[in-house]
Amino acid sequence: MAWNTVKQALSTEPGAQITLKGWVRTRRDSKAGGGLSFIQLHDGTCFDAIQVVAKNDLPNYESEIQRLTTGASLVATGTLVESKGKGQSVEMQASEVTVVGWVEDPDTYPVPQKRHTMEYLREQAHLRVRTNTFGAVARVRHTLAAGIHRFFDERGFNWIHTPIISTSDAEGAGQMFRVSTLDLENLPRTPEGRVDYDQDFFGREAFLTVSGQLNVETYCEALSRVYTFGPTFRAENSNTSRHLAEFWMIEPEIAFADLADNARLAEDMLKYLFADLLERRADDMAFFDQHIEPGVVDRLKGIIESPFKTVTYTEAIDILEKSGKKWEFRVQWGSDMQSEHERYLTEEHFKQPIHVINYPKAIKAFYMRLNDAGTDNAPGETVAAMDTLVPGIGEMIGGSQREERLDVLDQRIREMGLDPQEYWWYRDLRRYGTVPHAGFGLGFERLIQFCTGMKNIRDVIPFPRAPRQAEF
RNA sequence: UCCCCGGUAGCUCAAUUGGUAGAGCGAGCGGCUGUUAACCGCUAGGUCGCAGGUUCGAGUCCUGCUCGGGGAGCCA
Repeated sequence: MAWNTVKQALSTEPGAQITLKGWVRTRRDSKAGGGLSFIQLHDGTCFDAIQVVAKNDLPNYESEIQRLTTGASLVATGTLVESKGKGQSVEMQASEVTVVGWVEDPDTYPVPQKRHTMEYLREQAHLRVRTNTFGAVARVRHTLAAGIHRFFDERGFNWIHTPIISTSDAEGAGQMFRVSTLDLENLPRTPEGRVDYDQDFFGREAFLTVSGQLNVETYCEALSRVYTFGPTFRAENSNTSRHLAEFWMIEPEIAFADLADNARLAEDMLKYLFADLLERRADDMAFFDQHIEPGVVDRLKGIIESPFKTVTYTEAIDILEKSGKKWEFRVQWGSDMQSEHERYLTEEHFKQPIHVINYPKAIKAFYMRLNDAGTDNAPGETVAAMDTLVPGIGEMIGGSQREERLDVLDQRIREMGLDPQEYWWYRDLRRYGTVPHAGFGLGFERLIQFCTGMKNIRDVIPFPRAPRQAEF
């Protein structure tokens, strides 16, 4: 059966006969003209709700309409008219209102029309999307996801579905969740007394992936421009507003490319996404700007308009040392930058997103390309790594040019105490037609946080997974 | 995992030096109003996170546990 969305209705000329289906946000009654009710109806198709006016001549006015409460679902048919009241240009004059689903006890309905804390709503994850804030987050999340696919598609990238289950136990990005069908109460043992993974589902140890990068590199060296966009998993016991155990990551990989190409791609992508978001979801973004973080819209506009700044790690350390700031953690060439350092650089010193490139090799992963000696006049060896830092979030993107030289790669693997044999298929890429290539990883939820101003990452994913949190 | 802070009506919070609980919002009913963060009146609603302990007496003090928040580390 055909019906109209609230979004369509709000942009339709008065006079049209329409049918709307949705949920009641509020109901207000008036005694005027013998009695009428104003129902704010939303269906999630846009930020705004529409006002449905139901008069007392409807057969179920007293029996049903006057008993409607926040959260009830209904179908309303009527005429779109110019509103006689202030606050909206059009409204529906209902000729028929059918209640589809009641709220069984309005007194204990978890999300009545009142102010709620984010923490409380997090405990009502199945209902919180009915609120203005979480409806807006859901639409923005979708728009960014669709924008990502469109951005890459327009540039000839192929979306590669890298596996969720991984058998390499050292992708180098943190603790992994084990995937097993073994009976934990009765584990099979080897003669030496260790767990016998030969008898497990895959005949070996398996985990949920922490990154699709190694896999996607293989497709890069055949399709040239590829990316992954899917869930990744970290079993780190991290309890912060910026970490999830299950989060989505975007990882493009480009062949015949260096670190500068990589940085350009990251910048182009972010600018494209921000512009796309402001255009397609102006209504939701206006809400975030007004109620969640004043200034988000201008912040995104500012980024779209100005080129990103690139600084080397060595320069960044110099800036931090000369800042005159008292650091909780020592600033020293060779040490990884702490949150306070990253935030100072992007929020106070440069006041814009920046790429920090060429990090000391000791603090970065084995697959990052070793720079020539003397690069940046650095006091030690560096790799072609890149972190994109943004105000308010800190690190949003981490990437690198990959090491394409087999001998250098093998040496780096050994230096990290890893076994080259474990990476046999990854090494094959360097044995058969190797090419310079580069890529980066973008945490999708951090991107959403940045665009919306939402403070806690658990509020930008429908059902957050975090230590001791997997209720829904 | 570490450091701080908190857990009292459906929600957000009060409760003096320990003396058996209050408000606002929400909800229900009534009044008023083309209403829209409505307004006015009335009503209902609480094993004060859980388990011990101190005390004549514990929401209030002590211990353990648990849940939530902020920050840090790890990172995206």
